[in-house]
Amino acid sequence: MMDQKQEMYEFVNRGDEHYMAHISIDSVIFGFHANQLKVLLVKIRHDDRWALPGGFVRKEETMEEAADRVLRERTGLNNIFLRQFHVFSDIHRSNTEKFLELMRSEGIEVKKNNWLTQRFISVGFYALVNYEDAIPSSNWDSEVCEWFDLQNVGELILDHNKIIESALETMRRQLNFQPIGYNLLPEKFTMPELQRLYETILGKTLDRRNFQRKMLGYGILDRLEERRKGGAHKAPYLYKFNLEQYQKALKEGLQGGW
Amino acid sequence: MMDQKQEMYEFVNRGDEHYMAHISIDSVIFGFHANQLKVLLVKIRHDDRWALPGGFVRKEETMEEAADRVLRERTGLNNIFLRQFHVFSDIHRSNTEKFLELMRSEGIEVKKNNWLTQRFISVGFYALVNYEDAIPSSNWDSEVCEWFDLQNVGELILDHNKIIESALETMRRQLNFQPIGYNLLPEKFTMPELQRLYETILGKTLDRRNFQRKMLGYGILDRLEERRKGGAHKAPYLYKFNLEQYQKALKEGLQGGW
DNA sequence: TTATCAATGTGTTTTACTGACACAATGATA
DNA sequence: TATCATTGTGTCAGTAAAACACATTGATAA
Repeated sequence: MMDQKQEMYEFVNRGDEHYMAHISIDSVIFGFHANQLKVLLVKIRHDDRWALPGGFVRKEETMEEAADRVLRERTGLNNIFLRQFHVFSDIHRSNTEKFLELMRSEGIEVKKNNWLTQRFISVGFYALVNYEDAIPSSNWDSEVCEWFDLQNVGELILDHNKIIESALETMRRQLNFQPIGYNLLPEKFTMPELQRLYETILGKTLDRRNFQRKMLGYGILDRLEERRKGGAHKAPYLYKFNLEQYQKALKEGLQGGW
Repeated sequence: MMDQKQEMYEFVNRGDEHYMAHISIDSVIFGFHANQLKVLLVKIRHDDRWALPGGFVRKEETMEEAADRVLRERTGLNNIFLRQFHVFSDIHRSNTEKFLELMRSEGIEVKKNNWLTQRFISVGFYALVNYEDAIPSSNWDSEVCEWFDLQNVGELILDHNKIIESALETMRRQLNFQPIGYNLLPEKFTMPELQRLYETILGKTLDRRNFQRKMLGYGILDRLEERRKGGAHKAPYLYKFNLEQYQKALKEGLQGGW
């Protein structure tokens, strides 16, 4: 078994044997917990800042498979909702100087024209995971991996703030066409929880009563007999998505704007 | 001035000095004419089939700049509506054998590990052009370049049929958020023409009277005093987009579904 | 010259949906 | 046991959508 430094050396100096040059993926992994939309970030070594989990594309992988692999490595989850949404290809989006500095800090020699010092274009993906199920995990190229409140991500490296913004906008537009509620919420949830999710994604408040009427009108929710106990107030009903009806409704798009 | 064969030789054997390996763009260039949605295609040399206009990405270009350059080369048009919509990265989407066969036909020597024999992922773009203004032009790597009715493109090379389908679906989803009518129609147009455009994109017929009421309700059209003469029937009014109002309305999205 | 006819311009009616709002029920806490 | 924030349910007016009818126009054909 290789140690961490050797693993890094191999990747830096021989990665181009297995990975495609110039092409990377970055994933905005969303979760929802305590009425907050969360994003999974990783801490860069020798840098105060955080970054989106990302990775490179093996020569025998599609972009989707690469994104799926990165997601699995970071959350332990399989078969997760994952969609590409934009290609980021600004000329100066990579930062070769930072990379070389990091390698110096790690004591790793980098030869001229190393594949990682060249320009990378990155395909942005967004993933929707059940917060409870995900187990944030770091690896050899990141110190820490943890959830952040969306409003609280601070300044990230490179164009990663822009990528998150773009992912959020995509999700907003696709709210009526993708099973976003289903993938972000646990199996059972309350109507207020679903509403908070919608409000967070849309960035505006919605009328509680109209929201419920419209949601139930779609016929995609099954109300359970249980209620959520433990809150300081009236116990709300629990709901489940009726997956069959949900899928059917999404094909045409849920009708009406927010 | 290089002749055509020499130009091709240079591109094939030294293109990797100027272009990025593994990355290409393909553009679905839409036009609208005679109540038909059109797509611009190019004819492949030594092959019966047609293809989407595409190209490679210069080392100093963004994806958008590359797509813009290709569009300019094929239509003569500048400053055109152009949006990326999906990355196509299937492992076997390239066809190295076909490429080598083509090179043999042209009598061009291809060395082992030539950059063009490697895997390419392609970023799909769609463009909306004014049919009247575009001047379809071929170049050294394509025999012919011309418009096809969307329903009539036949079997294209590689995954290009799939790319068109994906572009059309994207356009359908973005109909209320992008100035699609403005970019596809000439400056002056009639309400029935606008309706045919919507119907073609959506793939369904719309009620004439409801369409007009809704369209005018947006306040994005100015009716002119002129009418379109020459038809066999009652002469319809001509309209223009009120660009200022249109842009403003698109920011929030045109309300209501189709 | 005039009747024809397909296509356009302009309504109306009915129904469904949205937005704004009011009040009763619940259940932990004080 | 009273309090109170939160949830469950209902109403009403205004708006938008779907379905539909009739008059107008202008080239074409009789």
